[in-house]
Amino acid sequence: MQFMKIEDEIKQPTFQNPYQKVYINLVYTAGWLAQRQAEIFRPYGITLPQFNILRILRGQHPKPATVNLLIERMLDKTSNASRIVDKLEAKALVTRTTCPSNRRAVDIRITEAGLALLHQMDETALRQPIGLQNITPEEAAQLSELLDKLRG
Amino acid sequence: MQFMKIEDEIKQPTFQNPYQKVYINLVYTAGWLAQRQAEIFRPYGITLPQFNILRILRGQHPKPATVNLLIERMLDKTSNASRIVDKLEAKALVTRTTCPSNRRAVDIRITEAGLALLHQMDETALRQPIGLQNITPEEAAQLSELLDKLRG
DNA sequence: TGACATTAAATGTATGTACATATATTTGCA
DNA sequence: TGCAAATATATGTACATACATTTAATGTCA
Repeated sequence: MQFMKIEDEIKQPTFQNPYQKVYINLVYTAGWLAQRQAEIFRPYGITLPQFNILRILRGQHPKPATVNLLIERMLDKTSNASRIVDKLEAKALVTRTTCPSNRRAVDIRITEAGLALLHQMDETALRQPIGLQNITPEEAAQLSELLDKLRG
Repeated sequence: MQFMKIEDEIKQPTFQNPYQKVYINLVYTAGWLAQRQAEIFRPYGITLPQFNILRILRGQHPKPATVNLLIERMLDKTSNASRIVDKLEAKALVTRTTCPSNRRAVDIRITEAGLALLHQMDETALRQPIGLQNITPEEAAQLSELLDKLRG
């Protein structure tokens, strides 16, 4: 076996049952992926949540998006989109203007600089796989199926 | 099919390839598990990282542990054990004393209150599965294997 | 021995999550 | 019409991660 089993990674030789093991394995693997992801993003000065919001805004472009729309489309729906937009605005990657037809809402738009950054990332960072080159497409599909089933 | 596929959960009908899909599925599922975990822990006033450190300290008890040992044993090795110990100390669940044989190091010990809390959680919160009742033990083992393989 | 590197832990700063609350605007209905 | 409920966003607080820097103690070796 050429890869590190979870027992070795966390130096815990046994688990009470396969459920406890897969739980720890999932948490560990997600953290492992997040760390690799962060490394790829670091040179570009944005984080994964910021990238995800930029991608949604590019999808809407040139139409604006509201915070509500961002929350709907985000992976983690409970996160705080408003403050992530703060960061993107500070870097001039997005603009915020009051929505004319509903002054409670805010129109958020990706700027040219934001589009250029995404384009640059498309060409470089996102070309490389995120660390999933060790499994076959079939195994990836099987893994997805098991995860879906796990969540009920 | 009685469960929600990831496509439905995040309302994205298609993915570029099974790798992108399994990546998003992993991140999503780990977040889903973390949220369920947090709900179970909330009544006890501690978080998952705090719980993990308490468990390590119980494993050492009555011997002390140093911050270094905690970092080694923790799931996420880059996290900040020192500050998590701060929180546990504030709740009087652990004590900190300078290590007599190496005054750079700090001896951290679980208190009686800490042991009592863990014992109470053993009897209640940890009896219930964390949300993994939807897969069989065999599927759990298969999932663990795929995750190990994914990390290379 | 004494300067310098190493080690152990703590701290500073930026970012993000989770949850509650605040503020402003709009909607709905008595 | 006017007032309460709902909506859209922002803000406050606690906690955690990530990474760099600081402080103190210990090792090392010329």
